[in-house]
Amino acid sequence: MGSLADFIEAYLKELLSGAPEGIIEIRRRELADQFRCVPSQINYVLETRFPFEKGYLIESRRGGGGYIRIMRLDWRTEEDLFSELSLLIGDAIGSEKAEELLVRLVEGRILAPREAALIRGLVEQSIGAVVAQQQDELRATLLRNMLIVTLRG
Amino acid sequence: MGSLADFIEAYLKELLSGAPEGIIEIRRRELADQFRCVPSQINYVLETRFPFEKGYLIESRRGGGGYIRIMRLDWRTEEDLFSELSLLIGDAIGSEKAEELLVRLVEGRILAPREAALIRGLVEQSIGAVVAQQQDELRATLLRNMLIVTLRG
DNA sequence: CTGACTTTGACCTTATCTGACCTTTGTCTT
DNA sequence: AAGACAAAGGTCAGATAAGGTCAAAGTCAG
Repeated sequence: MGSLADFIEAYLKELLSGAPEGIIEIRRRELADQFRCVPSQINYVLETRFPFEKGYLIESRRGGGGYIRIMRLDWRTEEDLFSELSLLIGDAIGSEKAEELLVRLVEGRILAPREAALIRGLVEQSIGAVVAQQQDELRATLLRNMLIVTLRG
Repeated sequence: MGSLADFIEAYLKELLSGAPEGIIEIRRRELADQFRCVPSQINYVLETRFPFEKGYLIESRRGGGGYIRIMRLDWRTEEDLFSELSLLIGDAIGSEKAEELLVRLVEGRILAPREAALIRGLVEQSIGAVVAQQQDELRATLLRNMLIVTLRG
């Protein structure tokens, strides 16, 4: 235990925990030098350890004065809920299943009725933009993302 | 972290925010001296940070007594905002345009930086679910929906 | 020994900065 | 009035400085 990626992850999380806004900025090259690895290793860590689904947002800029910014979205609920949600939603979900899930979340007081309505509206409206074949996949992605941002502070 | 261009941009925006009409005038040579750079660097900043799409107009005059005037275009009423938003977003929007719009909304104090980051993340993340061809359309739909929801509180 | 996770490196795209050279405008001289 | 000169600003190509992508190679637990 303790791959290089783990160390870099730990280091970044350490920095994040000391950042008042939950936002840090790094320079890829510097960090790579610090850990004696190639720069793309940093991207690997970001992709695997700080993805959107785990509650992080990444922004970056190239060119002179470039940087990578990592933002942590704060939790309002426990992590278990999210992993279960991801599991329930999966890669694709039909509208009936999605509706069932939303109802259950409202009943379980996880979502306020208004929030559920909002999410339902957003998801179903946005789905019109895509051909039928892909609708279930898109619904899954949207639903998951919306729930994550709604349930996070 | 911040490139020279970032500093000049910040300085000009500072000036602009203190200008009652949202209009300032500078002299290229002076500003370049102030930041110890070549004059053309100023043009670079103007082109990249204050283009029309981001809500600015530039006027200038050469020769003795020359100047560069920067004007910020504001959204005066909520109606302006919404109609221009739907105009700007349209049926399809590429990621660069979407980004410009979000930045402009933040600068115009219409969106908080975190809200913009969240919307950006949500939209771009969700887009992965569909084929490239449809991405611009989906981006437009999502962006419009999210902005409407966010701005209506 | 196999599949998932890591690590690396070659190649790509984008942003910034500078300097040489060009155009426009104002002013002064004759 | 014409021409010369000075004082601005404009353009563009090239050098430099980041970060991104992707596939191949390495590693390790089961």
